Amino acid sequence: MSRRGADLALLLLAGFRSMADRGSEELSKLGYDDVRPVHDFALHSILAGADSASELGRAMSITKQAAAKTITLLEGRGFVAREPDPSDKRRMQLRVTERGLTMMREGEAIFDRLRTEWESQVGADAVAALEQTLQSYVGADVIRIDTPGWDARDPEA
Amino acid sequence: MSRRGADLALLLLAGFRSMADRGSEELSKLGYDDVRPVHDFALHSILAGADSASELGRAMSITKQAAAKTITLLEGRGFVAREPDPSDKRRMQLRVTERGLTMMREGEAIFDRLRTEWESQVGADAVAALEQTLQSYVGADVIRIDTPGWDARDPEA
DNA sequence: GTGATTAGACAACCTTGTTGTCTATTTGAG
DNA sequence: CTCAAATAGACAACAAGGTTGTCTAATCAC
Repeated sequence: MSRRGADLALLLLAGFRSMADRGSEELSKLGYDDVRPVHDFALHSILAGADSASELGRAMSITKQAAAKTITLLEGRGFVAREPDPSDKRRMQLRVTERGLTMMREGEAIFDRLRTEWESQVGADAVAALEQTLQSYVGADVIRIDTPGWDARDPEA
Repeated sequence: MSRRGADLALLLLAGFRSMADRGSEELSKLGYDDVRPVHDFALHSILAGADSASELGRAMSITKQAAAKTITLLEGRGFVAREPDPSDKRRMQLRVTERGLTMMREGEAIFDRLRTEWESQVGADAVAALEQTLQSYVGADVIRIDTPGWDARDPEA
């Protein structure tokens, strides 16, 4: 049986998992426990202007209820603060805290380092080509991180 | 802020999701509802010799309890049959049904077609290069899923 | 033969999602 | 201006795919 197409999909997943697991492990060494890609993605969206639960849901293409749960978690870890919006009494305005910004910066450094390590393994050209090939496939697709459980495992590997 | 490393991880995820979503959609058009990659992986592992819940768990590097849940679901959809093993009264022997085999074949055809479409977009060379670059990064991580009789490591240790 | 290992069932729980329902507030059409 | 519709967010129940932990029954090793 030909499995080339299915194996390719698997390979993409394995590539993401490898990076995400290694990155999460490095972050936990810095004291950021249970920080996962979805959290970084949410913080990024908030920084980009999605400063309420409903807006964050729209930005991440998830329901506002799911966004609210993520916000609760991020607030509990001190990465996000919520304050009543004086101009709209229904809203709770979101703000990324200093601690949140620091974590994001450290996480970015870690993932940049992982990418550099990959480059040194296979050459910068190969990584750049991979990015271009992938980019032309996914196009402008919104990245949805909505597969429950796919990243819930401990990065023990 | 440099986001090259983090963006690369997200790109890999988006690539997987694009393929998986398109593939699942095609499968659902053929009447296979809610078939996800994890189900295909499980069927593949069973075919490769993991013919009991505990063995399937080891093959997929998940707990036997998680494997049993997947088996229950696959049995409910008629892709897998369970029969008592006459040679070991503790075991329930797994078998991929005709319907399961048919679904796998149709799924493989779909994913092969997705891969071919991608090739026609960016060139066969680019896709082959991407596969090689990824393979050298993830190493044996992906082979683990497809290797029959994987017994080098016990996840329940 | 006996103690350790193994298979599988069952239950409780986690995470990241989903619907559905509800109240309070804001918006907008007439 | 008013009142219906839309929106924000809270709360609850549930799904999917995992995790521990506990338990019984069967098999294996010595």
